[in-house]
Amino acid sequence: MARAVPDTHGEILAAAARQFTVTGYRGTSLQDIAREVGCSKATVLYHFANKEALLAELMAPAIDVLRSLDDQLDGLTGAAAQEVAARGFVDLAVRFRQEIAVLRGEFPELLCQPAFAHIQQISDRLRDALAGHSARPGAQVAALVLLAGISEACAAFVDIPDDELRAALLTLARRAVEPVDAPLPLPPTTEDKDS
Amino acid sequence: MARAVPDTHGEILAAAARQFTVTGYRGTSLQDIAREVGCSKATVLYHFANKEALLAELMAPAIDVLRSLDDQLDGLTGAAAQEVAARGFVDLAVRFRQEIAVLRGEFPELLCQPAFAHIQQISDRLRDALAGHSARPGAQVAALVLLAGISEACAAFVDIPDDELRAALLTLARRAVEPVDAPLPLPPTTEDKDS
DNA sequence: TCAGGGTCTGACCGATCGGTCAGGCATGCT
DNA sequence: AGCATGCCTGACCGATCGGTCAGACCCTGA
Repeated sequence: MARAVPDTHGEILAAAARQFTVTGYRGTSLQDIAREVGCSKATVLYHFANKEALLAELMAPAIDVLRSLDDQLDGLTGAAAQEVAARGFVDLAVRFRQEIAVLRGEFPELLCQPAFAHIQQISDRLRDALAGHSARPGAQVAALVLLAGISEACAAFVDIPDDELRAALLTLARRAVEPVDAPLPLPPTTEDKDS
Repeated sequence: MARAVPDTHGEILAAAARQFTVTGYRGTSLQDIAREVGCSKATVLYHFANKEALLAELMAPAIDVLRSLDDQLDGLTGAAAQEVAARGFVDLAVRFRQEIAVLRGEFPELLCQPAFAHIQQISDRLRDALAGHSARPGAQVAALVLLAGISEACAAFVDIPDDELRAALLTLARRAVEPVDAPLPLPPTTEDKDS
């Protein structure tokens, strides 16, 4: 109980996270955050240099994990890259559900801010890995659908427990990823549809 | 060449569509649209009651198609519902790529506007159909991932030709949808309609 | 007792937003 | 000529945004 100190900094951070997930980054004003915390807008700007710095601090842990995933992907190819990318991103997305929800939709604009300059490249590499580094449009499309869809699902299904959501997403990802030229060919038995 | 009439209304609509796809609905001001058209902001508001009306007119065709898809889904169950939902939504998303890109991300907030009050229910039903009306979390998660991912992909892959993107998405959707316990093993009855 | 630093605030700023309004201008009808 | 109508505009409005600033209010250590 050494917490006689109010820890306004943390309260602002938590309130911002909640508001951002509901109304988005742009749609949330510093006034809104201050109101939820019960302080003045000036107090928010005393603890954080500006609105962007607030967002950056909120995202820092998730970005660290994303970056380490990017490192793990380095050098991997084919099905191995796909598996690591799928498992790593599903883990990340489920774990940082709230952060993902914050970025949701405002991704392109938010990436323009200097604090997130490199995220675009990382997510591009992640998509490429999930596509098994195949340039085929089908593979790239499938990878992007998965990345965007998983993000959205994590933000939407707030009531599903973490492990259940993770299992469902991982199963889906393995099923949906475009199979890269695998040594074991699909049995020709499957009735083929149109080419 | 009978176009001596400037057709300012249409030009505003086109400019708004372009701007919305790039900077989003909220991120685009009436001033921005007016500047691109080469008229004043007051002119924009002369042709459209307000900003929301502009968006509504922009979205009307896509919403009509979405509503007709919702009608087609009525009564279908299981794998049949999944197939119709997948093909219908992929068609819609590819055809209205620009409109999808406009809604991207701002979906939740935009839905709150009275002009789109019913869209949320329709998209919920669409998701349910894509899940084969199964309540299993895996099925619902897969359906939402697909809907959100397909939307994002259509907005992102602007350089891929329509039919190629449609084929890739449809293949992916059929592969990714959670297989529902099919009583009838995919009857070859439905002769593919292709126009 | 006083000084000083950390915390917090009300008042204020310039910019921008969506939207209003009175009026200008061209055209066509009577 | 006179008038009505459709199209368009500059000037303006209130609200809200992110951000600044001088100062008030603690608490602590000398």
